[in-house]
Amino acid sequence: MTRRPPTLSDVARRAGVSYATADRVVNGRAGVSEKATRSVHAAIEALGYVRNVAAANLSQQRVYRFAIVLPAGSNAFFRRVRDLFAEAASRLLPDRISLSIESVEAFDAEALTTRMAALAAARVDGVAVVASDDPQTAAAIAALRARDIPVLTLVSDVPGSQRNAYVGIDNVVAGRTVGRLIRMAHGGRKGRVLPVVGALSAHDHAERLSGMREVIGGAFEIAPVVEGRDRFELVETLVGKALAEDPAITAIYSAGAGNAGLVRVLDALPPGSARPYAFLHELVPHSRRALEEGLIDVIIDQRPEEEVARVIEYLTLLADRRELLRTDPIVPTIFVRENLPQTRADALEQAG
Amino acid sequence: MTRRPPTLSDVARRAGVSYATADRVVNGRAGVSEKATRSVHAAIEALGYVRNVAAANLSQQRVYRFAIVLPAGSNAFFRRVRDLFAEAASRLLPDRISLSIESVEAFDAEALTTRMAALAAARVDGVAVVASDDPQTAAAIAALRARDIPVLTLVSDVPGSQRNAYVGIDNVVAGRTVGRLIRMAHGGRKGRVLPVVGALSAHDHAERLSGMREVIGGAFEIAPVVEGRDRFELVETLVGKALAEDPAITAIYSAGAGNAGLVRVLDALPPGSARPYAFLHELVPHSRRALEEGLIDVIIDQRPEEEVARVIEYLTLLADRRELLRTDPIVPTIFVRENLPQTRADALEQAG
DNA sequence: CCAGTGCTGATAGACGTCTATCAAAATTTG
DNA sequence: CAAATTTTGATAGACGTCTATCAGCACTGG
Repeated sequence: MTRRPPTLSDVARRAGVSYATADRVVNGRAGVSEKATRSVHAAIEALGYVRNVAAANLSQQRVYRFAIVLPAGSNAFFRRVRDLFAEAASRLLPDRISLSIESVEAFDAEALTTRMAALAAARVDGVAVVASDDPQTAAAIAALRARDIPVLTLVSDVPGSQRNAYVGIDNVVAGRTVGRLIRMAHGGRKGRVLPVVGALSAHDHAERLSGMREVIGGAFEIAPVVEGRDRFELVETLVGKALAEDPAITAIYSAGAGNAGLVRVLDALPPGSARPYAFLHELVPHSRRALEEGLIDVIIDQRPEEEVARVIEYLTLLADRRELLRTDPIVPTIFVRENLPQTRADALEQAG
Repeated sequence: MTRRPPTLSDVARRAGVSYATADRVVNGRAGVSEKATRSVHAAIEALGYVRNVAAANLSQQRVYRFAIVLPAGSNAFFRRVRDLFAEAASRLLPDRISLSIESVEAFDAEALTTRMAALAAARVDGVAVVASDDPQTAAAIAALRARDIPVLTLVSDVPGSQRNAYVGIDNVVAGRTVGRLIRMAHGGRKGRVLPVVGALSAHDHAERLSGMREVIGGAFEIAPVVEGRDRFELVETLVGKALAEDPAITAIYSAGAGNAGLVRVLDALPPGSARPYAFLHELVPHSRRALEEGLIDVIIDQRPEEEVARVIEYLTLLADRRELLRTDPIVPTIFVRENLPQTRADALEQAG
């Protein structure tokens, strides 16, 4: 029925050369005539030979060692990312993949550079890093690549750098998506949108806002942007003030973090009053609860599960010197109250 | 630095038994005293031993042979599923996983049973099947399980059966999600929804409708359901007629297939007239185009990419007699014009 | 014709697991 | 206590690849 996949011995036999020569060809070692090289390649083609990666790794006792560098601190989103990587690490044990999950102070390019130099020295097989887009970081990435270590940027890209790929969403796309939903929620009527960001100087937040602006078009007014520093107390104060002073606001788009504060403001609104539509980023415990309780309307999520899976897929491929087939950005996912994924607790209850 | 993962020899040494005994324990062969069994298990625990699956498979020349049984015919959604499996098959070649993608006439329980019996006889390592929920199919699944062959139901579940897991969306959830979006699009105003299905007798379509009904609540009217047999000509005729006769319709929810016909009706509406909101299932070329052109508003997609990935993940785990960690349903994904994923053509252009 | 060079072939051992076999212990049974 | 049975140990060969070594061949240039 299913016949045995061809081995390199089969290839050698078919090419009329010895195993040693065939091996020299596939492993790119010197000392093979052009003629022999060609006939080996022809045999590979003809037999559809694919190297048995498992056997190859076994013979070299290969253990993939990947490093994941995440910002330190307690942001709910990165806690989730960290948890997902930790879970992946234990799942990947049988596949001889070891993930070292490291923390570096956010926005500290100096510390990040030091850490990445250490990883280069440790000769890891690949690195995924959440970095900000600055020249020093780009240089650190280049240093790793110079040592032939693959590098992925995660969540936030460093476009000019030599990273092999970016794993994350396109923030303009995310903003446009929110824009569309804002329009939909207003059903052709005019509206006034309150944008909330961490800081306007933050690349990603600004991109999200501009994407949103692009789509909502001229029928909408945009209130002065609230900069909440991603801190929930500040967000609470500023948004509370904005809503009180500007009763014309029909929708809030929070492009950054600190949304616990936003939710508190919404929760404290007098029951009878018209609640503005609210659009938030990232599915985390408190945003989920707010969506379930109807305090907010939509969560745009960058699917860290998928990001984690892709990071591992890409790093493994790159470590094997195989090609990345697709490197399209992650698509931002829209969650409403009804299509929330099961929580771990639900899943356990269902199973037990 | 990273030290060599423990092997079974290490376990044996630590347990104070021979390799042969340790091997007997881990492979559940008979003839080992309880005491030896216990000390081997203790050593496994202490060393954190995990069997090297690659080496194990190598030693047995193991090739995973999985069968994917899809409905024959030219439905755009299943064409997409088929393509995704075909692509996965070539990608999985180096991992010694062979997928045989088979077609069986849709709704033909007899043919399906025959095919599944053949798979049982061929002793495949796992089967994923798109089946309808009837006793004969359930029996065929049971027959496979009796031979210790894992079975997954795909896209459409057979709840009473002995399938190991279901990979697909919960259709009630999908319907509820659409309900929420319909409400959102109407922004608090009343509306009248035209439901379009293949047939009301189809489980999944009915579930989607009832989910939608649940959420939109009493403020909405529901027009008589159009049954379009999933055939685009019929859908075109019937929906065209319904819209012409019922100008109060503000939204269309098509829970089934044949949407090319629906799109043609919308495209043919006089330019000035108010177009009803339109909600469709499954991202396929023609629905994508309609969304890009603004003829429809939302596509609910069951992410066949994720389904395919899960099928392979689950089948591999089950074939290795490992446990399935999570078997939560796939979450239906909302696509609007702005968060459509890149097409293959886009990706190629970008790369080249 | 000899030395040097470039290419090729043969082969051995390692990786970790599985299967199998045989002999030697340890234990139970009569 | 001897016989039968159960348990254990030792070991060999296979899986497909990688690395390494060594010998032999066909050339080239002098």
